[in-house]
This record gives sequence, structure tokens and C-alpha cells, in this order.
Amino acid sequence: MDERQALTSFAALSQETRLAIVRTLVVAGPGGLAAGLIAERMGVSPSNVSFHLKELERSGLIAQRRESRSIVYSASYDALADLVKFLMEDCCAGHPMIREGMQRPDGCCKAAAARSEGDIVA
Amino acid sequence: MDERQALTSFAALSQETRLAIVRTLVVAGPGGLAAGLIAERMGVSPSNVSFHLKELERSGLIAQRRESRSIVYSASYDALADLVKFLMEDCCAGHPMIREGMQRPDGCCKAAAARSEGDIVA
DNA sequence: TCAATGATTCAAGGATTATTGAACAATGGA
DNA sequence: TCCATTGTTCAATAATCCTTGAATCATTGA
Repeated sequence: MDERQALTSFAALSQETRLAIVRTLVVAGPGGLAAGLIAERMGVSPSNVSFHLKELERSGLIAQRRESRSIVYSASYDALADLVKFLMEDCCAGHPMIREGMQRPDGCCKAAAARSEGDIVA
Repeated sequence: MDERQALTSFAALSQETRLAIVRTLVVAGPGGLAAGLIAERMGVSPSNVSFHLKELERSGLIAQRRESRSIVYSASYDALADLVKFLMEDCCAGHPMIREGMQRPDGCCKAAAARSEGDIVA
């Protein structure tokens, strides 16, 4: 991810409705949600949600596809991963002080290590 | 980190000069850099850099301290780590597809991420 | 105290972004 | 074909943000 795309991604996420849309679409999964459904959940007008969806698509954070009468939007997991990566590695220079704050609370690494040794993880 | 702070942090990073300042300060380390030096490196006027530094401080991503005649700015590593964390866990719901793109250099969690892939299937 | 240095604040402007409602386009069923 | 459904686009307004230069504040040394 280059800097230009990072800038537009940050801009996309800096608006309340758009951040809420992204969070909703991430949870919704690859199946995505129709524009009308998103508008309803966000409590905004169709034209307003359309404006924000277009912004998000322009940034690459979400994708759209037509499905019959509906236009279905879904999160671009790759783009989101790229953004996290950019923030951690490019922007924050892979700084130890920041990586340290990123210990995974789910015990992911411990579980992975345990599994590789054939143990059962609770 | 709450949503409100995430929004202002994203807004802060969505501007070219400010993103450059953050990157510069992260590399500069805890010692930080004086405002004048930052202005010089960014190639912008003192008043303009002051404006952006204030925005960044308001978002909590950087901190300031006076040091003799200079005002020295430094990166808030905690805030940056919190933002990465928010993006990964709150915003992206700790989604495996996104975590996967975030392998640490040692490949620690590769196995666990691969195993979790099934979670996203609706 | 005075002058010089380093930086912020303020006001004015220009530019970008957000919101609203009306008009328009695409799809699928009767 | 006609119509209802589903979304988008457009134009106008409102709100925010960015830039600039002049004025101001704080600190230090002579």
C-alpha cells in the first residue's frame, strides 16, 4: 500500500457513519449487505449512505456488486489488512514500542505453539 | 481507545503533512524534534506546521514539551499502539482474514490464523 | 530592560466535504 | 409494457478544514 492510498483510507475512516459501515460490513462477512439494509442500520437516508459508500469504495476499503435489484457492499479484507500493516510498519516504522503494545490478548501464539506440540488448548 | 478518539486519530492521519510529521517523529524517537526543525523538514511555514501539530496533539498521537526556547514534539507510542489495536480488534473485529495479513516477522501465528479461517464463512 | 529567537494565535480566504431532497436509472414481477 | 422496488446522481446549502501572513507570546542572552 502506498502513502496515497493510506491517506484516502484514513480519510474514509475518519467519518462516523463510514467507520460504522466498515465495522458492520466486517462483521457481516464476505456475503456483505445491501445498500438499503446498510442505510437502515445506520439510520441515514439512502442518498447519504450512497455518498459514503462511494467514498469507501473509492478508498478501496469496501467493494460492491450487483445482486438482482440490490447493490451489495462487502468489506475488502485485503485492503483492511494492508492498512493495518501500513500503520504498523510504514507509518510506525515497525517501532518496537508500538509492536509491544500489540501483544495479542487471545493467546494466539501460545495456542499455536501448543498445537504444534500436539497439546490440547482450553 | 474509544470510537471518538479513533475518529480524530484517523482524521489526523488523513492529511499529507500530518502523516509525514508522525512518521518523522516515530523515527526520531522519544527525544522528539523542535517545531522549527519539523517545519524545515516538511518544507512548510512555521504557522502551518503549528496548525498541524496542534491537530495531532489534539488527537493524542503526539505530545509536546517546552525545552528552553523550543517546543519539542514527540510521538505518543502508546496512542499509536492503541490505534493499531483499535483498527485490528474493534474496527476489524479481530477478523482472521485481516489478522492473517499481519503475521509477525517470525511467523508465530501462521498456523493459528490458518485454522481460524473457517470463522468467516457465513 | 532590550533585542533576538522560536513558536503560537488570529482573521480572512479558498478548498474540500457532508447533508438534503428531488430527479433519474436499473431491475424484476404482474 | 407498466409499475414498484432499489439505488444512484445532481444541485444547492451548510459545515469543516487548510493555507497564508501579520500580530502576538515566551524565553534567553547581552
